Amino acid sequence: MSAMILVVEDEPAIRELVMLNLQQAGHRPVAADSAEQALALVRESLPDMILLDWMLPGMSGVEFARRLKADSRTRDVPIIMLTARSEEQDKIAGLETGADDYITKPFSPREMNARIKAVLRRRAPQKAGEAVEMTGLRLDPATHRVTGNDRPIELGPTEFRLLHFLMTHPERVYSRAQLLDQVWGNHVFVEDRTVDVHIRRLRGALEATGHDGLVQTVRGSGYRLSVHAER
Amino acid sequence: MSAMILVVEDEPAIRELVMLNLQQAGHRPVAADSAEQALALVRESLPDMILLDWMLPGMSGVEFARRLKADSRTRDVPIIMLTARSEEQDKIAGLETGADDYITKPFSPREMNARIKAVLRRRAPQKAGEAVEMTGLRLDPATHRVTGNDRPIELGPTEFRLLHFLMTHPERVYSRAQLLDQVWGNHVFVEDRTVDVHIRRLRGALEATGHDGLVQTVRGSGYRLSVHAER
DNA sequence: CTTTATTGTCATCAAATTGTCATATTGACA
DNA sequence: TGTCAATATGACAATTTGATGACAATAAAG
Repeated sequence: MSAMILVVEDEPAIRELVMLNLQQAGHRPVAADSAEQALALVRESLPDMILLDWMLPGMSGVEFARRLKADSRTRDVPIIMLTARSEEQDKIAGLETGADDYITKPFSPREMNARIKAVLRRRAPQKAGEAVEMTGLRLDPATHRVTGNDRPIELGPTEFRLLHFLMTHPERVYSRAQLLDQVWGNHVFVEDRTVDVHIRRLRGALEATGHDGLVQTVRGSGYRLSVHAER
Repeated sequence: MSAMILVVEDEPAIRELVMLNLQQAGHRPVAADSAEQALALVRESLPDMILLDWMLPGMSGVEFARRLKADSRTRDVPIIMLTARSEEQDKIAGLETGADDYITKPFSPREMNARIKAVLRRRAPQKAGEAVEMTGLRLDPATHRVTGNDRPIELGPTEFRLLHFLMTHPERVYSRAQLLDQVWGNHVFVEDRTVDVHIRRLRGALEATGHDGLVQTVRGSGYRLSVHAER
C-alpha cells in the first residue's frame, strides 16, 4: 500500500498534517503549495494519486484538475479533493471535473486513510496493498509472500512485481510495452523481449504448484493472466 | 474488547449518554466534568482511552491534551475528541496536539463504538509495557529484558527498539526507510544501509538461542520478522 | 577524566538478480 | 508441407543488493 501521493494545499499547517499522516500510513507524500508547483512536479513524475485543495491562490483546484484531465498522460491519476464544509457547490464542480472522491475539512486521519485506500483499490489495485488470491495461488504484498496451494513459492523482485500486477489485473491482455510501463516503470529503457524472459522465469517458479498455466501467451498481442483454460 | 475509558465532558446530559453507551458496549467508563478532575483521575490510574470534549470550562481540552502528551506516563493514551460541528478550527488544533480521532456532535452510538474500536485496535500493538513473545523469544518493555528460551539475551538500545518494533509487527515486510522512521524516528538523517548493520547485530545476539532465523531478509524490499521458515 | 559501549559509515566480499543475445520451438498460413 | 514471424529457452556477463568486519566518532559509565 505504498503509493506516491501529491498533496496540493497552500495552508502550511494543514499540508504538514496531511503529509505526516500519509507517511505514517506508509505512503510517499510529495508536497506542493500551489497548482503551478504541482504541475511542475507532475511533469517530473506521475504520482499515484493527488490530494487537491479546492481553494488555492492563483490557479484554482478546478482549473488544475481540468488540465490534468485534458492530458492523456495524467488523465487517469485519481484525484481526491479537500474541501471546506461551506464549499458545497465546489463538490459538485469537482465531481464533474472528474475527482474520485472528496474529503470535507476538517477531517480525521482515519477518514482520510479509508478514502485513500478505497480510491486506490478502485483505481490502482496493485497499490492498495491487499492480498490477492486465485485458484490456490496467493500473493500478499504486506508479507511479501507467494504461495501455491499453501506451498511457498520463491520469486525474484521483478517476477514478484510482475505477478502482482497480473494478479491485480487478471483476464486482460497486456502488450510487452504496457507491462514494461506498469511493472518496470514508465521511464526505463529495456528491450521488449526482456519481458519474455521474465515471463518464463515466472512460469518456471509457478510450475512447482502447477500454476504456470495461468500465465498465458496471446500471440501477436502480449500476455494475460487467466483462470480459464487457454484458447 | 473491554477498556477503561475516561469521559471528560461538562454537559451532564451528554456525559450520561456517552457513559451509558460505553457501558452497553462492554467498556468500563469513568466520568469527569472538568479537565482538573480528569487530571486527578489519570493520576490515580491510567485509562486505556480518553474521550475528551474540546469545549470545557476552566482548562480547555487542548491544554489538557497538551499536558497528557508532555508526560511520558500518559503520552501514549489515545485521545478521541468530541467536538461540535461549529468548532471546526479546534479540530485542526486537536490534530496538532496529537488526538487520534474526532467525533462530531451529535454522533450516533454506532459511530462512536466503531471509532473507539478502531483506535483501540490500532493502538494495541504499540501499547508500551505489554510483553511480547514468539517461539520462545520474549521481550518485556517494562523490565527492558529479552530472553530466548528463558536464557537472557543482551541487546544494545537500538537493537532492543528494533526487535520490539518487529515483534509487535511480525510477518510484515518493512523497507529500510520505514524501519528508520519507526525505530529511529521520522526526523533523523541516517544512511539506509545502517539498518543492515543493526539487523546483523540483532541477528548476532539472537544467534545464541537460535532465534536469529526469525529475522528474515526480503531481497529488494527490506526485512521481516516471521515464525515461518524463510523459504 | 579515563574507560567502555554504542552508533553510524565504509570498503569489501559473496550471492542474487537482471537484461541481452543466440538458438531452438512453435504456430499461422500459403 | 514449407516458410516466416513470433515466442520460448538456455547461457552469460554486468550490475545490484545484502552480509560482514573494521573503524572513528560519540555517548555513557565509572
